[in-house]
Amino acid sequence: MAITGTVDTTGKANAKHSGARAPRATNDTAAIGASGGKAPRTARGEKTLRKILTAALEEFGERGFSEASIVSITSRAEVALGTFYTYFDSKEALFQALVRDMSAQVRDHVAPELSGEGDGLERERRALAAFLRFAAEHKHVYRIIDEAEFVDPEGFRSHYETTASRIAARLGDAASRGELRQDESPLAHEVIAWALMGANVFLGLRFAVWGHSDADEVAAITNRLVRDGLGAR
Amino acid sequence: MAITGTVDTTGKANAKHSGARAPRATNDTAAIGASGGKAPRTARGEKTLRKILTAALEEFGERGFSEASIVSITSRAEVALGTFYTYFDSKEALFQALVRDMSAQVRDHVAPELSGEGDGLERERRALAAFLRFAAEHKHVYRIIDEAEFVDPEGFRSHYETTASRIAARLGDAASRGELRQDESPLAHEVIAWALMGANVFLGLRFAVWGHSDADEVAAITNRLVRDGLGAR
DNA sequence: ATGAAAGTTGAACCGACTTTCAACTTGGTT
DNA sequence: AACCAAGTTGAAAGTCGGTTCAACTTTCAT
Repeated sequence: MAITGTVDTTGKANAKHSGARAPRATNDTAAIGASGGKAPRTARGEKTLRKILTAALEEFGERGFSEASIVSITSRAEVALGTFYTYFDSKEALFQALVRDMSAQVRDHVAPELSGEGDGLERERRALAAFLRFAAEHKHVYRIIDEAEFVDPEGFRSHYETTASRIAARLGDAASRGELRQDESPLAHEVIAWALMGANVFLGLRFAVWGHSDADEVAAITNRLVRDGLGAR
Repeated sequence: MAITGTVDTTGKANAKHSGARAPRATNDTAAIGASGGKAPRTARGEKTLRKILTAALEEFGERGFSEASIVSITSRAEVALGTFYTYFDSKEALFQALVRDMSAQVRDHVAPELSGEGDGLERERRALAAFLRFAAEHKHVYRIIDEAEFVDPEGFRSHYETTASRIAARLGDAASRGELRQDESPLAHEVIAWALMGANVFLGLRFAVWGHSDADEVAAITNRLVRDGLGAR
């Protein structure tokens, strides 16, 4: 069951008896808690942690990192101030946990569009549309990842580097299937991946977070640009 | 004479006797001080303000807004703590002033490439290369504009909205000259402008701020993408 | 049923930072 | 030479919020 529609902390996924777990999804609450010996060991604890995470997402999303306060977060979560420190070592640690989680959320939300019908570029079009819809519905996520540049640089960098790598890999696949024109330079795929990613992020900011344009229309225009370029004839 | 190679506070530009001034550049120190009655009225004051701005650029650039402290800024500038409040109402006001200035710096640095030889897309290529070189040399500027999203949202938004508008206008011009394929939708130019801007920003982050790739090579790859697209044949 | 482990509570501590201000210095003008 | 507006100084006030902790409650395995 997802928290506030965003923090996905499916309790059962990590229950004592569960055998298999998703390969690399870190959706369980236990994994979200501070890396120290801070993971909840009880159903009650897990519920509390989940409340704190939900509250934190709202608080950081609305007020930003430095304006946000632990008092306000615990108050939103309806737990005592001290309870916070049962699960996290510091305000920063909480933020980092949230960044990791948000990064996974974005990936998981967009991933389904990347398999299925159409050539590589068509799938990128659908992925962008999905991303824009996700951004419009979860503006908090956007703000948190952006602010990670200053609060959790490691997390920020890692989010974008892995995202870019995935895009580059998909481009490589599409190219090997002959769906793309050939790129000579070894730099090319990486440069293009970062260019596409940057475009997507800014489109999300402008047309999903700040304004509300039709995701499919924006994605279509962008895809035409990516596929055919702007050059005459 | 530019401060630290970035904050351009050419004193003489605003001297009492100067007649003409650049149309819309806000390069003079007087204009940078807090809007209140805080502008320096003396050569000595102007020098002090300049020292504070230089120090602030370094401090914010290295430590980020919340880590940065007025004590540290005034100490870098070698002035007393209280002197700061002769020129700015608050830490935020200082940051805002810096954001406005950095925004102008970026524009002024890239602008020259946007006139001159070549078609519209070729000029955009040169502009991107210039931007990448500027970003590599002034990483502080990057960080400050990025952090403005949280510290000075107005300034942030205004920076990117005006930048996007300029790009869109240039696209319109190029299209009217027949250099671009025609776009039907009224949304198209704005969407494309934001996509290009986002691409440029992320390329700057990755290949100028984080890494040091050859600006011309990165710009060339990107330009090929923008001109011809990725689609096969 | 019971005891130990896990979780909860919130008052108080603590350090850090912004901002103020009244005394002092500087330098240009008359 | 003396005046005064502009600028400078730094100690201290004031605020604010993160973090700690010892007492208390709940849960759950035995």
